[in-house]
Amino acid sequence: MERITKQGTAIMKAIQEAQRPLLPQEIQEAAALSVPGLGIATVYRNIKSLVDNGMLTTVYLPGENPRYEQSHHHHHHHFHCNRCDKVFDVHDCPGDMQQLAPKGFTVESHEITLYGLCETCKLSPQPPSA
Amino acid sequence: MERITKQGTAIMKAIQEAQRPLLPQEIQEAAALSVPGLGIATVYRNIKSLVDNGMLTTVYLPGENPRYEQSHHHHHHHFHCNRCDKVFDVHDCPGDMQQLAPKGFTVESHEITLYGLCETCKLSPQPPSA
DNA sequence: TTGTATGCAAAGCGTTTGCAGTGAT
DNA sequence: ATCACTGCAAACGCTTTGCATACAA
Repeated sequence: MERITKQGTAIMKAIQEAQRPLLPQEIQEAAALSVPGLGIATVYRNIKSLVDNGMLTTVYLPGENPRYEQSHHHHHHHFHCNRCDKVFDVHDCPGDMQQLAPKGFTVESHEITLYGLCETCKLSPQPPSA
Repeated sequence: MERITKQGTAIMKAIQEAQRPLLPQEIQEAAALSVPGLGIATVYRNIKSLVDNGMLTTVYLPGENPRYEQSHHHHHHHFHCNRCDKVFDVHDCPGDMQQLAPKGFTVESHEITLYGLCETCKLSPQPPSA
């Protein structure tokens, strides 16, 4: 990203406003509101640049395609709502996990994913729409 | 799986002997030792049957393709070695994670993945070969 | 004007599926 | 002799890449 384009601007804006990790497809849909015809390849290329620059962080959840969020630069985990499938940040951590590892193994890092119902889904009795 | 075939037998045997989650490709390589020419489609079809029957459990790790292991029927987590990329079972769990979730969210389950060095890699000063 | 960024379409990669032939029962 | 299972190749979904054009600087 050496040049400022309306596509790149719309993509960054979409991610900033979401405040939660988004899938490339969700980014495209949101950014396309301001830039109709935005191509998915452009979304992927912009994501790659932003990740390389450290602006974005890739969020990998078990069995799911990668999502992207603004880099936080602090250790945190994620919560996946079982009803709406949205992912939220969890700004807390139980700490060291060395105790869980088998004897002789050294733990360098860990990832935790929580699953359940987000507040919105808990409050709405209806099944999801999207 | 209604009929017993040498392919199916070799696939199940490969998984049982591994004692750790394997990728479809690893299963093919191991099973092909006893059944040369074993097709990858056959591996996938057998895996699917075994998962449906409850014989196998799918192991999803963040950002990786699914692995398969014999069903354990007890809650456990996984350890991914940063050097050899093999995955091992962790038969321990820190327990309830409700405390980590944001206010208003309900935690129903969780997944934990540990990363570090397995015992073998810790003891061998050499970089990995496979 | 120059050359990066875009959009489209083709290519990649892992996984699934259609089909004709193989082989377990 | 059946018909489920297998191997091969085409199809799929997501992501990446090639290429000619558009547009930021």
